Amino acid sequence: MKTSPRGETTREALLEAATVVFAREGFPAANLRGIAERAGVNPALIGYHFQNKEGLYLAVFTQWVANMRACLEPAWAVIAQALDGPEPQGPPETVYLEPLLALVDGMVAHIVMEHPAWGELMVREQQSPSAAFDILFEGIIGPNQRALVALLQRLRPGFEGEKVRLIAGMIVSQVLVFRNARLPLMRLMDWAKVGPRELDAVRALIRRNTQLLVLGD
Amino acid sequence: MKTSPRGETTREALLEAATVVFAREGFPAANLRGIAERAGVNPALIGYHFQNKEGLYLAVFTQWVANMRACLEPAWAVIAQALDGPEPQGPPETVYLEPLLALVDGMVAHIVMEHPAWGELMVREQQSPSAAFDILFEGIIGPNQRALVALLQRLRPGFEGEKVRLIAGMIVSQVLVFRNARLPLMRLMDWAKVGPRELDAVRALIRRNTQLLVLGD
DNA sequence: GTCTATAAAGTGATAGAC
DNA sequence: GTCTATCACTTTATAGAC
Repeated sequence: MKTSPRGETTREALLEAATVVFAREGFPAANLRGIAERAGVNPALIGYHFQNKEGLYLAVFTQWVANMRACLEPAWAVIAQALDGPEPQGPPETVYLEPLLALVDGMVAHIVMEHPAWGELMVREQQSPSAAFDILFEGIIGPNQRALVALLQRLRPGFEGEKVRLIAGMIVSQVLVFRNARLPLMRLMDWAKVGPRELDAVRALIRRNTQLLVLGD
Repeated sequence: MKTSPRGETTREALLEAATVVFAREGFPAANLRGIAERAGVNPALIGYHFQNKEGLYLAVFTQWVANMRACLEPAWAVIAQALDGPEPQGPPETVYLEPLLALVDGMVAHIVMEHPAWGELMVREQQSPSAAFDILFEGIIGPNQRALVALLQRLRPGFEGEKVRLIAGMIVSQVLVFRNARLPLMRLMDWAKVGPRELDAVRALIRRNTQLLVLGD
């Protein structure tokens, strides 16, 4: 945790290398020698900077959550304002639908285009949760779920809570499939990568779907 | 591959134990001694029956694909008949929508209720594909994608191919989320498990969503 | 802060008796 | 078909010189 210039460089190089290797290999298979080699530092320095393998792993997630929160917090703020703000102007379909679509757009942009390593780490943690999963849930997943459900409840006050939460899950699933089942999906689409053109197509369709799911009876 | 009664029992015990352990730990972390212990047999027998660790792993997938195909093939047959059969009676919305909903219902029943181990194995293979992924894709994912896309193309002949395939992916994503992101979803729903009541709620909502996604403009 | 060297504890695989 | 015993190898972690 020292901040002397040399040590900080080492620390960051190790974090970057660990992100890639843990994502590609998973925690048990990841090799500390390989991480150190990729970072261009000596393996023993992992023990010095992060205590042990698990310490390095958790540090990767802590850094990622901070990064992702910085991107999502603006959208959450807009939603909180729409929910708690003064008297809403106009019908719910316009007051709450736009913040909802903005949130979904943000998720699409980040999840579809983000460095694949992040998605792989998230999937692995959902598969075999460790302490890192709590870091993810408390920092990102939970707040995002709460914002989404609150918006949907305002949009469809007639729906019972369970139906609203399930719809929220299904909306998110359309975005998550790009990280959770990227390989079969890319084969289905016959895409080699998701570039700007593909991103536009995805965003447009998910916007359409979200409106259908929210406004359908 | 012998079929003498004693050896066959050992083989099946090893496959069952390997399914659970590979799913929980992943291929690299799974321990052959642990698998043998759980199966109640001697570790050396893994080499005798499956050659090596990889042979055991692939055998798990081969067995699973055979099992799953047995469940899905009836639905695929109904769809093939609707697609290739004689003159369709009535509008596409009735001729093709019912087979589509039947297929989705089947996926829901299997994926939501199946032994969690299968889903975990599938996710892991999508994350770091090995030869087992091809077994999965050729045996299950590919045929299922083709059936779904063919139906959607008939239902919405006006949509371009890319849009149809993307809609197909989004329909599937709603089912897959129950294996790909089960943990956050269960927390969102505040469900401890997916019993008959929860399954009904899921099936009903996914039917609703599928119709909205297919019939929406 | 960084390095070398090595300890300590696994791992998958197999030879050979039964 | 099954078991015991063991080999060859890799892994994480750390002690101690610089």
